[in-house]
Amino acid sequence: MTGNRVLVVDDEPGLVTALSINLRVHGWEVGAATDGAQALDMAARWHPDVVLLDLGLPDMSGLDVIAGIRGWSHVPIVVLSARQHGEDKVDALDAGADDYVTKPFAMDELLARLRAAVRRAAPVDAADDAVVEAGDLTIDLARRRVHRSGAEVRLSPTEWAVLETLVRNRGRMVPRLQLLQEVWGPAYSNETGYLRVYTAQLRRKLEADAAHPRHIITQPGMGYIFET
Amino acid sequence: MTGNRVLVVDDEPGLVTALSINLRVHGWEVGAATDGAQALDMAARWHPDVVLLDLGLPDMSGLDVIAGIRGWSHVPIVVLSARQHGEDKVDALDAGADDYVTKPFAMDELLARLRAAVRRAAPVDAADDAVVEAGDLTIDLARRRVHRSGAEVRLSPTEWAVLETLVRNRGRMVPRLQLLQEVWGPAYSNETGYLRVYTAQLRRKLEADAAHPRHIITQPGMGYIFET
DNA sequence: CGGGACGTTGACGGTCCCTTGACGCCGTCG
DNA sequence: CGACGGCGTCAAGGGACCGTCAACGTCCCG
Repeated sequence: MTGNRVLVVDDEPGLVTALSINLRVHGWEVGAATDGAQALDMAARWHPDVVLLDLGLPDMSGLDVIAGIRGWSHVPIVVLSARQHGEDKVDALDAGADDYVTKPFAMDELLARLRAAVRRAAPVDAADDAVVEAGDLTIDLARRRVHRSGAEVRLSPTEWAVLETLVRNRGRMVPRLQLLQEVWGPAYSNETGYLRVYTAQLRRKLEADAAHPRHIITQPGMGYIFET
Repeated sequence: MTGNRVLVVDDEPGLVTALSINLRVHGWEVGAATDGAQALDMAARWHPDVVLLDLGLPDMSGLDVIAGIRGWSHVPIVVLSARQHGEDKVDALDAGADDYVTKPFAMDELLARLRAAVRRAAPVDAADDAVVEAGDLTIDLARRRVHRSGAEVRLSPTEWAVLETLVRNRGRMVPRLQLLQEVWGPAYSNETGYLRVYTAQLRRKLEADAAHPRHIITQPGMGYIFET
């Protein structure tokens, strides 16, 4: 029901390990990054439900990491910092962070803030039904399963990511840029070839007549749209 | 652009006054309540963009206030509390609060957290469709779709960009220069021929009688106007 | 070690769209 | 009355985009 993937970003391996153990005990799936570049890469590829970010990173400013993620994603970001005072808080929140926790912190407060951050973000995504029907297609967004005329259709992770993005925005056009960024990450904004390949594969698996699709519709020059 | 109504709930009149002055200086419209019942009443009647809530109220628990608001509204709630430690934070966040600030607090941090809370909430509300009706035309600005007498009309990217600019300024004249710059960019300020071509195409697709348009009206020598 | 699934590229043909120019209409002004 | 400018219309060419196919490398699992 609740999202459970947290990306921990901290340059101190000991703290990352300690946090990971604690978070896993409380049911989180944990991913880790020790510098800003890794963090951006993980955020793009792994799609965490919340990012726990230490501002003191070796390779780039924490604010740049926030900006780098906010450029294409609305995933909640909880900032973790040793500095008790100063304008860090203000800057981080204004840069797009969702919450701020100062070291030292109580574990249960951190957990509560993570839960709150995920819960706040939830309504945006979870507003739609878990199961979407479209003609002879049945798409279960929660279970990540697709059935066509009752038979299960096997989708690769990328195929599913493309379909999920389209289905969550069903009835409305999804711009190419948004699709690329949500599935492949912000560095792939120009790889329109990917979209051609994967829409074709999805049509082959899901459409009765791939040459005349009824669900995955191209809006030339703009993007794609999923029709129920 | 940003929401600007904040409801301040605190039983201490002096603090309410001080906060109100500070918030007003920074552009907020401020409403005040000094107990839980007032707070719930104000929240329901006044529809603030964010609630700043002190947990220590005379008549009811702060958690009940949170629950009372959460029962019907997703307005962001920032909790304000004197207690530095304890489980207050955890309880408040789990009850549905969005953020937590402890006294004493820095004014600029509070302002940043309020801004962050409002910004987070914005997408949920802004997701409502801007659908414009004009005669037999239905233009869905969010979904990027146009229907005429119920049938979908296919528009090219440039056609859509022109129409969108006109519709977003419906009822107002859009100068040629603005139209050219918003659709083609600032380097195309003299390409008035483009406008002639695309207004003609749009009329052919959208108007019942392209020779006597009822929606896309020319203002000779100046620009175009979209009439509903 | 072998095989399959998957992601990534590149090539190619077909289609659609943007751009451009020419032309006619109409109102205005000299 | 004729010239002129603004506007609408049309058509054509060239380029961008899209769908399709195939090949390659990688990773994982048997």
